[in-house]
Amino acid sequence: MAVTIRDVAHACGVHVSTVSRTFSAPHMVNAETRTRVLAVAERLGYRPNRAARSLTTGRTDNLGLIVADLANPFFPPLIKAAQAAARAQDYHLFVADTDEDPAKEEELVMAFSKQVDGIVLCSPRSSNKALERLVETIPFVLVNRRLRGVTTVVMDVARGARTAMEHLAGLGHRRVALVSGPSGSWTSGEIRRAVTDVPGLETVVIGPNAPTEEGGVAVAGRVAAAGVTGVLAYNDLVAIGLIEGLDEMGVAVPDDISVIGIDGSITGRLYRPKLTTVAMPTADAGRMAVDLLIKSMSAATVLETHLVVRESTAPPKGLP
Amino acid sequence: MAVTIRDVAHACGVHVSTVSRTFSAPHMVNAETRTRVLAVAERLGYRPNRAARSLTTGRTDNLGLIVADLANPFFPPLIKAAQAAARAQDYHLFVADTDEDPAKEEELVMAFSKQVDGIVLCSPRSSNKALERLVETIPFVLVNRRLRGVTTVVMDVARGARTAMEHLAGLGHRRVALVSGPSGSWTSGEIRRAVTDVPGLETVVIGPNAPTEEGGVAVAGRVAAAGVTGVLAYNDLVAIGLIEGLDEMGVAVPDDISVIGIDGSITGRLYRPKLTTVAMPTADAGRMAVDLLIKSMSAATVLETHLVVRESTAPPKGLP
DNA sequence: CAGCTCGCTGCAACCAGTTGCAGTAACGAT
DNA sequence: ATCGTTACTGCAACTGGTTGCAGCGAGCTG
Repeated sequence: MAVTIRDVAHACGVHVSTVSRTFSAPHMVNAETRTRVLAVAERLGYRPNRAARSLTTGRTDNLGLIVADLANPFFPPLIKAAQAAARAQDYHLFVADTDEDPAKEEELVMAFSKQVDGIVLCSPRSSNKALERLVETIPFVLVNRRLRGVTTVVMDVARGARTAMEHLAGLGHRRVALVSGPSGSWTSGEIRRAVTDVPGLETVVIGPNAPTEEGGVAVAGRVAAAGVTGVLAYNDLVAIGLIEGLDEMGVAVPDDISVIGIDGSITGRLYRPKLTTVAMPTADAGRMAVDLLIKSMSAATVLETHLVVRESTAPPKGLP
Repeated sequence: MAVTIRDVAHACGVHVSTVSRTFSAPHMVNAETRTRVLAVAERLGYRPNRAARSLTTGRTDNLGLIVADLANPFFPPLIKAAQAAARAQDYHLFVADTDEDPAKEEELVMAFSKQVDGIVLCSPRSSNKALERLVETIPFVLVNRRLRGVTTVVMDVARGARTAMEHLAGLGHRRVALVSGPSGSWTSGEIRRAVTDVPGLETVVIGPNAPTEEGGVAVAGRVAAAGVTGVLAYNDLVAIGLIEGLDEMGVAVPDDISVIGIDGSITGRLYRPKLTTVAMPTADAGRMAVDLLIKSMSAATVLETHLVVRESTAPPKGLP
């Protein structure tokens, strides 16, 4: 068995509570005792057992981050920023991937729920109803999904999408397509609502569609057949897949059809053609989500009191 | 407070141990009792506390996966395969990222060590000495690093690198460069050893160098100045960074200098030029690492016995 | 009918820490 | 000398499950 707090206590001739305090409340124990305990702990190779600690304290000092697809280049910068933010506040971040499957989303939240203090769920695919159930079990921050009463970080994709469409209109396009995302995606709905009534532009919606490169390739035929001269794709990955698919069909981009992506995750300078896109501040989103999560967890502990002056107090007698 | 096993037991009129067993050893409890307990547990919203469970059992049913850089496209396929393999055997996989920092590697192993049953460490940057200390604390599988007495999954990058160099020689190149990886990388050493004595080829080594796109851009000047006509880069990311950097200097690839990458992670069909590379079976590596880890954890528990027939047994008397 | 096994359930110890409370010694103030 | 305070340390209960052991009826065997 591993070396426990009792082994250390015994080897030091002190009580377990003293050892416990040298680690969790160092100021409460005599400096001399503390150094002795630390020395013995070091010598014995003692490591606090986090399971036992979290059993009594109810805290784990871990956070969970759930994303739809690790292989989508949109996520890594977000994850890295979130991890840095967590570490800056002495939390560890565990990452998991749902493979775009709402069922796994729920399963992962359940699996996480007892081993982390809070969860950041990015681009959820579950229904609002399912999410409402989940968010009750543990502190939650959603990214790219708006939900009543839940802390969220959303990017103003609607504005960006509309600007993109206006850009197409400005170039002289009159009939364009929107390749929408997976059906559970809030972002996809936002985009769709935002681009349906751009002046001077007729928009056909193609989808729902898988938010991957393959999804883009697969949808190329329908785009080519739609009689459009411009396309706004759900994300960059779909956009480049679409360009590949069109290319294979002999349709040139941008000569025959213009393509715009969303999210700015494809940064490679060697891509041809260089992708026009709606950039998103993904790293900021990751960092803010974690900061908000940590803030929301501690917020509940500090409730302010205030003095209510009624009629039971007065200046002492004898004063003017 | 959350609903505990005791609440369920009380509401059912059974003892806590019965409730415990309905979850962890269902076959030991009467079918009728079991359904009653499950119904009440469902109604009360009971969720087993994993911290408490792991305290007694010593198991967590979690595995940890540590990678150097999530944003390197080499890793996501490996991670996803590992996650699938873990889930197939009822484990959850937690992922963390070290930012290429050996110190964080050690820190993460420590943080993980009490919350997971085993760790897969990919492309470690720590020294062998540091790793030897770490692997003693918990079941371990290393990917892309060979270490005495530790289960490892390595890809035969040496062979691939040599083949790549022979390819350059075959094209008529006589003086080439190797852009090596970060100093802690085992793979980088393997590559270097493998390519120093290719017949008919003079090889200059440039590096150590950051294994990122920026690292590739940054090294372009030294490559251009080395008087070589071909380059083998530590990985695909460095290769494309290098091509970008050369491009900015007016050096054309492959017209002026040929570039080969390693790992095959850059799959985009739109890259120009399409990158010649040494492909690696990353998904297989992820899957196998997890399978080996799980096997190594259970191996110690099942030791076979066998009958040794000596002289203390014989057929009963009276038989022919 | 005694003696058995068998299936199920309860009892209580145990995992490795944390923490409220009480006790003690040293010290300064009255 | 007495009292109160301060700084530390020990005691023991507690967290939420798991599990070896014992008890207890029911059914089976001889």
